[in-house]
Amino acid sequence: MDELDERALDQVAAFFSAFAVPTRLRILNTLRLGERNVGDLAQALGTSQANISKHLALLARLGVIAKRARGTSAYYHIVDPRVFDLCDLVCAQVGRRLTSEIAARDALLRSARPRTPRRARPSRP
Amino acid sequence: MDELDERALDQVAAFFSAFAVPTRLRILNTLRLGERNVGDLAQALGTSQANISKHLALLARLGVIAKRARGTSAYYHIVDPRVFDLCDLVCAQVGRRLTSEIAARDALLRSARPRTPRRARPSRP
DNA sequence: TGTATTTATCGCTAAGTGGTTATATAGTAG
DNA sequence: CTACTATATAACCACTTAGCGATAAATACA
Repeated sequence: MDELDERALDQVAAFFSAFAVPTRLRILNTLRLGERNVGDLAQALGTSQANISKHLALLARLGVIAKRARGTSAYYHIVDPRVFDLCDLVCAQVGRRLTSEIAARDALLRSARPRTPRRARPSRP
Repeated sequence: MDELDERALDQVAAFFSAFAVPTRLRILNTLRLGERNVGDLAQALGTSQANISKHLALLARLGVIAKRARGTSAYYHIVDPRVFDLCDLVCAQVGRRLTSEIAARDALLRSARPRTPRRARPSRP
């Protein structure tokens, strides 16, 4: 059971790491619009074909996307759109974090300039 | 806007990478039970105190956990339990993947032994 | 005061990986 | 068959990082 737990933990970590790379997030975000082949993705994301191919292979190995060979081209598509629930959750978390960060920075600035809550600005001549 | 998008993407990727390491998943899983200090976590997870401290600092920097200093000890706790929704989603994905993998392996075995859908087993004497 | 305890940080190493270029493979068109 | 196109893979580099031990810093306790 400890052994199994270890395996499962590695699997979960691997799944998370699939989403831990900006390029892969961009790939998934593009595939959200529909099936794309390797070359188009490479051009769209501004990186090499080899790089895209490697990332696609990894995502396919994890079962996040699937390949459909058509002639010499390989079209990839999202297998289970539930993966976007993941991204939405994280985006929400990041969003909250950013707003709280801004609030904190704001409070800091306010406390640095402690006095005179600035009534009206003098009008420009 | 492209610049902002890039920043946001990095943030999201960083958030995912926080969960992409088995040790950090174990930390979060332990903190799920309640507040813990560094030494206890190190002992519970069987790793060095320095390692745990580093992981905790990272998770705290991302806003996933928070520190409460008490004497010379530092107690950490989950900030927003919604992070476990994330883990549950991924665990479900991994679970589905494992079952489909088993099914595929099963089908492979069945096709390797192609004939005789094996009616009844001879009864044991 | 000094001693013990707890945590944070530094320096380091080994391993993993995202990116590149170059090459191999496999379809397609002529 | 040859040339071309699209993808996958290999070799490599640069960088990050998970882990360790050692040490510093801070607090509690005698």
